[in-house]
Amino acid sequence: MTGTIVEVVIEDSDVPGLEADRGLVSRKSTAERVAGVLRKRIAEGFFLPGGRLSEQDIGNALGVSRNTLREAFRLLTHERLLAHELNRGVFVRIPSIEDVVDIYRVRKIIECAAVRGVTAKPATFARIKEKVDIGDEAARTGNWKDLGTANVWFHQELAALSGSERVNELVGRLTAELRLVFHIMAEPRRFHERYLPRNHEILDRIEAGDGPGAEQLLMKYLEDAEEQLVEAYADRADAARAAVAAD
Amino acid sequence: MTGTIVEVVIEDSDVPGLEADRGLVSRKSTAERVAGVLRKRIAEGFFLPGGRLSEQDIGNALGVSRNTLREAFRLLTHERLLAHELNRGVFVRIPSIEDVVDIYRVRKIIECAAVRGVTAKPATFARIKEKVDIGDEAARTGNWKDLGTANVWFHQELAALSGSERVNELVGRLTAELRLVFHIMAEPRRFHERYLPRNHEILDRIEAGDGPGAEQLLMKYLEDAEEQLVEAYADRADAARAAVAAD
DNA sequence: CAGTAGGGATTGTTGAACAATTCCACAAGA
DNA sequence: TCTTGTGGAATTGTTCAACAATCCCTACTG
Repeated sequence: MTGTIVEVVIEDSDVPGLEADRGLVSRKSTAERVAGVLRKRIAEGFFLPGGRLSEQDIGNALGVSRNTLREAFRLLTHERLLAHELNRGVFVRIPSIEDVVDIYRVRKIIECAAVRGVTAKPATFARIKEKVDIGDEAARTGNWKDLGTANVWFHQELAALSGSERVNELVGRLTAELRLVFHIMAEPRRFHERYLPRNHEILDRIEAGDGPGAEQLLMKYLEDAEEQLVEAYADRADAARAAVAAD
Repeated sequence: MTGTIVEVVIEDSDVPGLEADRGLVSRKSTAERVAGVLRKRIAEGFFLPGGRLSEQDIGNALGVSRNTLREAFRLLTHERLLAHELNRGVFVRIPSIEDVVDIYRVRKIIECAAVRGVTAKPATFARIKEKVDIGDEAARTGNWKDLGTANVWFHQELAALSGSERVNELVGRLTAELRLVFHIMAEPRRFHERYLPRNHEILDRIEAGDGPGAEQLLMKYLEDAEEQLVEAYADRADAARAAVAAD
């Protein structure tokens, strides 16, 4: 035990700005890591809405015990990504029309409030512009999947203007839930593409420090998106449910 | 097996308004019931902020296995009522000042948006008035505990004006978290009492269909409450942490 | 007095076991 | 044909016991 030892000295009293990294240091439990894997798989459509997640199969595949896996399931159920039916197991959730409407109801409240409050803080806006540019680039190269995620990020940045940790978390969950909706829809590509110009308009207002103006545009944006989504979604969700039942 | 049998015929295709009762049929798992018990205990102050919840002790006391109990812990951790430290166990959370500020930031967004949208729907307002009256009665009889809960209910009803399931859930969690704050504070009685007249003012505006007016009052209300709370809370939270550390 | 090496207690995770429930196919009856 | 039991197989719900990993505290050493 006399090998080379790299000694790391950390001053215990005054290390400014380091406490924020505490979260990065803290290891995560197995259940949380498993939940992370499943969350990603659900987001990318590997597990489709309505599909059942078998404890045995997934437990074996991931090499974790049933108990640990069940803890992960609980986590995702709480995020509304999975639906838990007693003695039947967990299923990837199929959001209902009411869910879609409610999601947009909350988005209108949250995002509009965040945007309304802007005056002139150039620092924050760079992140928003970045997301708009990514969306443009994705549309130009025809990369529809990236376009969708860029659009999601754009709205998350808008919500982040509120500067609230809880708002960020809430919006993160709402968008994850929306992904389920998009997986059921037929053609998400065209859906997102329509709104690219409006992203620019909103960004312009924000950069001009015109909060209320941006809010007005954003509200119309969300109302239109919701209407279009509900229309296209109505029979799709039923079809998905029927497909699962028939399978 | 030839006793009286009450035969209930259910048409499989067209049973209007029955699907809504689906939730009532579904029983709850043990973990959820355990979480319910713990949630109530935390709310009423049986488990104080900073206290550790031993898996062994509570598992024995409630007669459930460690695995089931751990599932319940996860649930409450996700609601920010418990804090989970790896290999150290779960503790009743001690909200920080930043948490208090952030909670009020979200409350301002949510509650003000809900109130702003009112025009004139007398049906809904009865529930709000009910809560105000309960608060008055509690103050008159000197029942300070009921006064606090009545006040919480009042605000939950305000948020419910948004008509969003997700908003209701979010506000429910925020108020549960606020209860932790109140448990740390010295004198919650006087804190709530000060705001009773303002409840009436806000209710008046709502009943008059004056959404923006009510919003203005509510925003001031929340700003004042936050300021007072932060001021009174600053050293209290540290004291609670120190007390736990010393214990 | 600082640092460190045990040792006890608690949590993290697994595997197995059994009970409870659901699902599915098939037979029986109207 | 359609509905209604009735088995058994499969899956989930829950508990238990065991061990590894980690933390906390004490006592020892320099």
